[in-house]
Amino acid sequence: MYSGFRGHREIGFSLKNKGKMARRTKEEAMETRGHILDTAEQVFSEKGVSRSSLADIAATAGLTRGAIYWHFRNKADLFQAMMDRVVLPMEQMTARAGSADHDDPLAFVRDCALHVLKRVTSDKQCQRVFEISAHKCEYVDEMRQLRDRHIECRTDCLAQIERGFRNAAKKGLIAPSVNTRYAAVGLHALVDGLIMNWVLDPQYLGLAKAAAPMIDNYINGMKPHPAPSHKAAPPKAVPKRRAALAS
Amino acid sequence: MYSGFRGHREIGFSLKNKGKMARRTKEEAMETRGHILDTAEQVFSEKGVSRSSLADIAATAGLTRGAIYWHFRNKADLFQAMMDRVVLPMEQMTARAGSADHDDPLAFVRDCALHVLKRVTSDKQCQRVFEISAHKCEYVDEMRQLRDRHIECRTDCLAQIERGFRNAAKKGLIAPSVNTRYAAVGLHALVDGLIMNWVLDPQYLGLAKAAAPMIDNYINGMKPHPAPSHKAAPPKAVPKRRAALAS
DNA sequence: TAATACATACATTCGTGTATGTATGTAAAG
DNA sequence: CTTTACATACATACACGAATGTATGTATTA
Repeated sequence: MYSGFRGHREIGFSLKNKGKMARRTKEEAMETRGHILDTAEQVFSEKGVSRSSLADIAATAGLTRGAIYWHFRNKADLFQAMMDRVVLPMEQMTARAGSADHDDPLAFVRDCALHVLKRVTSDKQCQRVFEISAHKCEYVDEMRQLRDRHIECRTDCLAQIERGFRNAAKKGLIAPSVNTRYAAVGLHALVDGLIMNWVLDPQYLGLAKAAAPMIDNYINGMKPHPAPSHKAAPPKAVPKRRAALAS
Repeated sequence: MYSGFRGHREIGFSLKNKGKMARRTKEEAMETRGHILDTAEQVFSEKGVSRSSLADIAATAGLTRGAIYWHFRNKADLFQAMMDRVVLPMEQMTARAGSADHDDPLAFVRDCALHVLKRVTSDKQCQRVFEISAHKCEYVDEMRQLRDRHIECRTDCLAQIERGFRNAAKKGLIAPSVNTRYAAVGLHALVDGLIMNWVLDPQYLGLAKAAAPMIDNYINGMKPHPAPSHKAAPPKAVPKRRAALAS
């Protein structure tokens, strides 16, 4: 890397055509755009956003800055487009989370939390973008809108969770002593903290397997104690929804 | 700010003496050093680490880059010194957390978690440094050692928590079904997530008041259910340790 | 032929590191 | 008690690379 990069000459061949440069068809242009976004993801993840120059990204992509400036106005625009590929679908998912009132709101909230965690562990692109957003960029100036968006998204998310908890409380699924607001904030912080810590160093925890027992541990703590149902289970053991808890 | 800053001339008067510049006594020099660190904290917090130039910091401090380069080798060195003022005491606290085996290990872990949260909300400097570390810097290159240190600190912290939980399990203070490892990771993620989210926007939660009920909500979820003690409390209500949970 | 999809070249700004200047404190020598 | 010498604590000035934005060139393609 950086060999033969003297002065400010920009060299680069596109992936497919070598000699015959210039003008592709629209599909190829969109392919180039996606390739730039993929490369930006990679370079941002490796070097951090502020230390990644557009020349870095262009060179890694086998292009020149001209291509980037054609598709994006500047680095901030490129960054936002990169984030949108992951954040927009995420937000849509969150939006439809509180669509209908389910018969078991507690299980529904649980499934939502697990779904997000599973997504992060299984989707490489999602993982990289979360990593960048958490540890490889600074929430200032142009990126400040990302911060505002983050906060807005969190507010919505908290509202959905709390709503689910309140519904669960009405049905007697959780103990009346728990403050639904605090419980929602806590669950969100738990999931958020798990993601932030996992993307920081995925080796520290087998998150895919640990997710269910950990979320259950939290959710179960909110349930009314042995439940005034007909049968008192031996010492503990929650009715349904229980993954491997082997110690 | 930035008025009369043309070309690359560096102007600046120290806070106390105006005309007679140069050479102070050692105490005054150390005072200058601390002032630089305070200013760096402020500027980093406002503009982010990578977008803050040493000229920015010097100008804000009423000094020139010369002063900074006298006390610190470069920006990374200044940054690390700034972090150390907060992180070193933190690490010492964590280290002595698992000193002796307490009679109530669960309560001890609880108090540790609360202590950290209280500290963040009460200590402005701690709050700013956490904010910088979480949202205003990038964990790459020189800062990568900060990442490694963060991970190391987390590993120690997790070990202490898990140890406390295992001791509590031996004493029957928590249900035998809970996986102490996962429980420790969960508590850490909860506290970490709360801090990260709070420093991102302190208005979203009255953390000082919410801390205790939220931690209790988590800890109580681990306890053996109504406990096979003599008296079965009405519906719920945990024996001791319970702050305001009004809904 | 005109718009597209880039590559290339240029000008400018900004931040850093370092070299140097300078005045003060400090301590030993006289 | 001076004087001298040196280290300290900065301020100032300079040289350099790196990154950005834009203007321009060029070959396709529609």
